[in-house]
Parts: sequence; C-alpha cells; structure tokens
Amino acid sequence: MVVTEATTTKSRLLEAAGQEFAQKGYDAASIRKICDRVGANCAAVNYHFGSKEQLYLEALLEAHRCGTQVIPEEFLLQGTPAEQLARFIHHFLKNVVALAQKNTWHHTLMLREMIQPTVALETLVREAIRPKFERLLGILRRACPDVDDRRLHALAFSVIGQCLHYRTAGEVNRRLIGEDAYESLDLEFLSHHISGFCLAALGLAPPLVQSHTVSSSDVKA
Amino acid sequence: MVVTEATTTKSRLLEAAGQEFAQKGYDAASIRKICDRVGANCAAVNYHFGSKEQLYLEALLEAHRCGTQVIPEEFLLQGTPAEQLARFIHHFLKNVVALAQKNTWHHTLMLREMIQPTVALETLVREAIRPKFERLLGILRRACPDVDDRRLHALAFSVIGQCLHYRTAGEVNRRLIGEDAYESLDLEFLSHHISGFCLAALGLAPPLVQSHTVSSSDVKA
Amino acid sequence: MVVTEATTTKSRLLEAAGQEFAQKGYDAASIRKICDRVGANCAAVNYHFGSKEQLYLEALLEAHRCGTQVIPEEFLLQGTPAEQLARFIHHFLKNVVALAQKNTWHHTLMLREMIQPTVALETLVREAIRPKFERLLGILRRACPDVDDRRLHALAFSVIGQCLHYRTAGEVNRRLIGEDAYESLDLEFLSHHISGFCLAALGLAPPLVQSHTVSSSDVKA
Amino acid sequence: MVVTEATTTKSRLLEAAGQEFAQKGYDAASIRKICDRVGANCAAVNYHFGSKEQLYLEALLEAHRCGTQVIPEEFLLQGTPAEQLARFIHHFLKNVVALAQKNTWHHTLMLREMIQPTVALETLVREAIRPKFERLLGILRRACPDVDDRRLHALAFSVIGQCLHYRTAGEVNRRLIGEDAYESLDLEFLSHHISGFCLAALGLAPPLVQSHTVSSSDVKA
DNA sequence: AATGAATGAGCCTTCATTCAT
DNA sequence: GATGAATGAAGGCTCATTCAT
Repeated sequence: MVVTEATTTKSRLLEAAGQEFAQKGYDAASIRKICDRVGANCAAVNYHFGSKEQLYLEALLEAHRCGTQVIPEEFLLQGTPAEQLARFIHHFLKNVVALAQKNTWHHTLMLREMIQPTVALETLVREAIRPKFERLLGILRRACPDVDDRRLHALAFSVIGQCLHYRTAGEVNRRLIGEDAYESLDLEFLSHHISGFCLAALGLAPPLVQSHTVSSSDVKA
Repeated sequence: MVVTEATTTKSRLLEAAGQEFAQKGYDAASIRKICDRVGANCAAVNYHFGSKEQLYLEALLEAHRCGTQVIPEEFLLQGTPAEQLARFIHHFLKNVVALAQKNTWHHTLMLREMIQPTVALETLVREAIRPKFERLLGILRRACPDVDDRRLHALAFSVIGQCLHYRTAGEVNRRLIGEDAYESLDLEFLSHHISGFCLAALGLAPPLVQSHTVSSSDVKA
Repeated sequence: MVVTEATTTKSRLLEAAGQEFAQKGYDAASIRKICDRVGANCAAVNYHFGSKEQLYLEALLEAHRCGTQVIPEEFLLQGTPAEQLARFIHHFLKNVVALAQKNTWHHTLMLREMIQPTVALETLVREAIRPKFERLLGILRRACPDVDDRRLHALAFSVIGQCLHYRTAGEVNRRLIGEDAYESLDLEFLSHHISGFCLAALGLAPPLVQSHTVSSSDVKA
Repeated sequence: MVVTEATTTKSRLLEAAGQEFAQKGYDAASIRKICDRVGANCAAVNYHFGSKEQLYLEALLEAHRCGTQVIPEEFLLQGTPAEQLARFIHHFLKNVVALAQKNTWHHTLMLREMIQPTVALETLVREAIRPKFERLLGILRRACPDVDDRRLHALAFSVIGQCLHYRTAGEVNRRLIGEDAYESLDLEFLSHHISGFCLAALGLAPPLVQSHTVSSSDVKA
C-alpha cells in the first residue's frame, strides 16, 4: 500500500487519539482537537471509526498491541525462579512504569482503563494483561511450588502492586518525599529494591535490611 | 427557607457532588445532575460554591475530612514495631480498600485525585496523606533503625503499593483471577498476607512461603 | 439625619451605579457588581430601587442634578454677545468635555443616554439639557437678531457639535492624529479655537486663518 | 445544503448580526436571536465566526466595507479647495448622517464603535476612518496653507463634529427643538449651513449671518 | 474517500429577581 | 431596614454527530 503522507490518515488519527485520551481522559478529550492535530476534518473520526467510543476502543487496542510487543520472549525464562522474578520485575518496571518520561501514550492509556474501566477492559485484560499475569504466576508457582492459588494470587498482586504504585501514585509520591528524593528512586534502585523485597518475603534471599530484632513472636501469623 | 430535609442545601449538594465526581470523574460529572439529585436549581452550585472547580475542591476536602477522622490515634503505636506495622496495614486496607463496596465516595474521590492530579492535590497531600505517610515512616524507622532515607521511602512505597493495588486495579484483578477467587481475598486474608510479606522482607518474621531452594522449616503457609 | 457610614447605603449604591453604568453601559453593568462595590447584598438594589431600570433612571437623574449645579449663573450673561458665546463655549468644554480625566461619571452617563436613548431621555432633556440649550439660543439670538429659527437651531448645533465631538469621538480622534498631538489640544486651545471658529462664521470676529484666496465665488451659496 | 435563499447562511448571519448589534449594542444583542432571525441553529455563529466577539468584528468590517465603497473617488477633488470642502461636507452628511432613517445598520454600527470602543476600533480607524480623515486634512491644507498641524486638526474636528452631531445627538436634538423643526433641517439645508459656517470661519466666504456688531453688507442669510 | 456545513443537546456560568426571615 | 438563600431564564460556547456532496 502506498502512503502519500507519513502514514494513512486513519493511523495518524489513532496516534493522535491515543495521545489525547492518555493525556486528558476519555471525557475531557475532544475529537475535534484530535482531528485538528492531524489536519483532518472534524468529521473524520466518525467517518473512519464510527464514533468517539469506537475510536477510544481502537486506541486502547493499539496501545496494547504496541505495548506488548516489546516483551522479551524466552529470555525471561532463563535461570532460577528467583532470577526470573527479578528479571520480570525489572522489565515490568522498565516498560510500564519508567516509561513515563517517554512520550509513549500506550501504557498511560492502559493504566487509565485499568483504574476507570469501560467495556473495553474485558478485551484489554484478555489480550494484553492476562498473558503477562500468567507468566508471573508461572514464575511464582515455580518459586513456591507448595502454595495454593489464593496465596499465589496475593503474591502476584504484591509484586505488581509495588511496581505499579510508582505509576498510579507518582505525583503523590513526588510531593510526599520531595522532588529530589523521588528522582533518586531510579529504575536501577527500585528494580533491586522490589526484587529484594519480594525474594526476601519468599525466603529466596536474605532479608532486605538488618532489623534490630528477629523473633518469630513479632508476628501473629 | 425551612430546612425540611436532614441537612442544608449546601451540604446536600456537597454530598451529591462527592458521589457524582467519584463515580464519573470531574469532566463527565455535570453540575446540573448534581443539583437535580438534591432537588435544587441548576444555579445552586454556583451560588453556594462559585464554580464547578470550587465544588470539586470542597468535595475533595470533605472527602479527606471524613476519611481521616476514622484513624485510631494512639492505638496504632502500641507493641513492637512489627506489630505496629501489621496494625497499620490492617487499618489502611480496611479504610482505603475494603470500603470500595460501600457507597462511600470519599476514598474513591481521593484516589482519583491521586491518579489524575489537579491543583487540589497539593492540599490533599499536605493535610490528608502526609500525616499518615509520616506515621508509616516512623514505624518503619523504628523497625529498621539503620536504614537510609532512600531505602526507607522505597519500603514505605512497597507497603502502600501492595495495599492500594486492590483499589486502583480492583476491576482488573477481579477479571484476572475470576469473581469468586477475588472475593475470597477478604480483608482478613489480605491483611495477614501483606503484613507477613512485608515483615518477612524486613527480617522481622520468617518467610511467607516454603520455597524450594530454602530449607523447609517453621513457616505455616 | 445621622449617617452611620460615610453616607447612607442607598446613596452609596447610587454613586456606584453611576460609575458602573457610565463605564460599561446599561446592559453590561451588573447590579451584583454594584452591590459588591458598596459591600451590600445583591438584593439591595431591588430593595432600595425596585429594579435595575429604576436604578439606572435614578442614577441618570442624579447625574443631571450634580452635573447642572456647576453652571455659573448670571456670570455668563456679562459683556457682548460675542463674549458671552466665547464664555459659554469655554464652560461647556470645561464641564462636559474636559472632565473626562476626572472620575466624575455624571456627564459620561448623560452622554450615553443622549446617544442611546431610553425612556429617561425625555426627562433628561427637559430638566438638564434644555435649560442650557435655551441659554445658548438666547446668546445666539442676541448675536444674530435677524436670523430665523431654523438657522438659529443649526447655529446652536454647530456650536455644540464642535464641542461634544471631543467627547463622543475622543478615542477615534486620539488614534487619528496620535496620542501626543491629541493631548496638545487642551482646554485652553480648543476653547479659543472653537470660539474663534464660530465668531468668525457669524461675522463677529475676523476669520480664523489667513486663507490664500477670499473670493465670494468660492462658495456656491 | 442547497442555497435556497438569496445568499449563504454566513452572509445572512452577518447581515442579521449587523442589524442586531446596531440596534441593541454588543452586550444586549444575543447570538441566539441573530441565528433565529435567519432560521439557523444557535451554534451557527460559533461555527462560522468562532465567537460573538469575532462576529461583531466582522460585522464592523462589513459595515466599513459597505459604508466606504460609496465614496466618489476623484470627483471630490475638483474645483477650488472651498468647493472641495463643501462637497466633502455634503457627502459626509449624506452618507453618515442622512442614512439614519434608512434601515442600513452600517453607519450606526461604526458610530457605536467610535463612542464605545472595543479592540476593533484600531482596525476600523485604520481602514475606514483615517482615509477619509486624511482626505479632509488634504482639503483643509490646501485651503489654509499656512496653518500648523495643531490648528489643522482642530479645524478638521470642527468640520466633522458639526456633521456627526446630527447623528450622535439626533434624538436629543429632535426633542430640543421639536419634531417638525428638526425634520426641516434636511440634508440640503444642513449641507449648505455647515459649508457656509466653515468657509466663513476660514475666510473663504462671507460670514453666515448678518450680525449686529458688523456692518451689514452682502451676505444672503 | 473525504469534507464543509449545519445541527441539537448539553455544558458552565451569570443574570435580575423574589421571598422568608 | 436589610439580607441570605434560592430560582428560572438566558447567556455564550463546545460537543459529538449527521448529511449532502
């Protein structure tokens, strides 16, 4: 297919829509602004996508398509389960969280959908999120073979929750501890921290910090 | 005007606004609908609050006011640091997370603001979030006296991130593991799980699960 | 009458209304802003004056009351008709036109009413404008005894038109010839100019300027 | 859409806007009413013109376009300076003043802008008013070659002021001297009167009237 | 394939006014 | 004598959408 401009109008609309939706949210985004951005008529969205809602849905699917192709395939499964978990955390942080500075709207959009679901969430979960989640479950299952599903799920959420928190609550975190302190929490450090935190919790590594007392009576399990 | 209803028009507006904003977000919420809900004229919001933005801000402050007065004061500081942390997690989960099913809009609204900040975030952080955060930092500092600030912050975020994840990503989680499985993750279980996870990571309790690369010992999983 | 504040609320409202109406015009003026200015409730106008229209009317009458008391009484009628006319022009310019820099709203308001009449114009003309106009007619009649009424009226309008032009078209004039040039047209100069212009036209003074040719054939009368 | 009416929707909107603005002023005019007048949707103005302010500005420019194209070009510059001035006054009166009774809104709108300027005044002065003003200055300069700029400006304003007065203060004038007397001041008479008044002042014609302090001579009043 | 014109619904806001106190 | 509360109407404007071309 020959493209006259940089790309086809439809795909440029999709790109602009992704940025706009990611930046302002579904309601505050305006299809006229999106069309203006790519120099198209304000009826272009309805012509190409049928409606604002359909445009949003396709932008979301595009986000998942572009956001998931960066996953390293078999590379993740090398080494011990502990190494696999550390690697998973590193890549999750890198891709989903640390991407904030890049102007890729893909993860931002998916995150928005997670927090404020629409009908598109079902598809998103099925096609983009579950595969990664299953991979994490696999790693955890190998790391802790004797654990039941309930615990397994909780473990997975503990891993993911720690990572995502830097994305969902980034602005709050920044204000809580100050700009400089927050910037010092770079990918390198956080990756090690969360890996260490989780592995220690699973008994796959020594405790993260030297605590002043370690007696089993501290915790009523 | 005789106050026939339970409260004044202004406070009823605030309540309705909180629900509407929490449910639909700032942009999608309409002040006309809010006024309709309480049987007031559509100009009532502008009369009592000046603008939609001011109304939002006041609803947010109200949310923080109602959401933070339930904090148990000195009760949190009893026992060992490990016990304090466990108690903190329990209350945090209970207040912030488990309230999702109740129709209190307060925490939903605050969460929205955290994720998609407006100018109101500054105030919210200062008055509602930082006090709790400092309390957590205190507990962690007592639990790990030899830790520097960077690690301390990361630890705090690990604790909070695990808890908040059930709120921010609740709908995704539910779809990932199924309705029933997600419901089984009740307050009781999650509270113990996260406490155990964190205390083990800090070396204040044995590892959460019996891992295959570690000598099976004393942990009741 | 004892006044608690500077003056009574009603009179302060009138003063504020005069300023607001003069500055913005009837439609753009807002009774709420007027009430705010004097620290009164927004219902105060309706309480004291009945309606916005009534307030405007009373402000207009107040304007005429204050604007006409500055007329020098018998002083104007001394000397020859030519001297009287010059004196009339001087005072007219001084009071009605040159007052722009002072913050007296009175003449501005009356001017507005002249240009965009409401029902109040009738009263204004009868009580404020006609007396002055009749005085001018008297002067002109004494200056030109053999003139019929039609010509007399046209003469009067020629005098007034020249003066008022600096008020009605002030902003245009300023832009036409530049800020500095317009400022150089001060009261002193304009008063002499218009007087000279009119007296020359009436044959009561030599022509204003030395023209290059004076032959009666120039004008087809 | 098939253009069933004589012109396009946009130009019909402009026409209606001109009438509405001229009649009621900027503030009191409503774009809804303007749209209703031409049978268009209330969003039509914003679609075609962007905003009420822009519509006003374009109406003003249209007014100037229609109001200035009637100027006779070289015809004005024939004959002596005195004849030129008389001809200028005649056309100025005819175009600007005598049109009041016709329902052309163009000059009314421009006058409104002169008296109560907005940001559009700058453009209006530059494109519509200054050219005419310069033409008048040219005539006066030729008539009075030895006059400095300050006097020249004052002379021009004296000419214009006398003419415009019948427009700006028309309603007041009518009430001052009565309906019949005012109607007798027709274009023919006023044109001669003002020409004679000005030319006499400039020494280009004998005084307008036979004054009692001047030797009765040759003037046919 | 794509667009310019136009629309109807809804937005937030401001208005002058009313009324019970 | 004066005001706070509340209202209905209208304001200008933006929206997503439609339709003939």
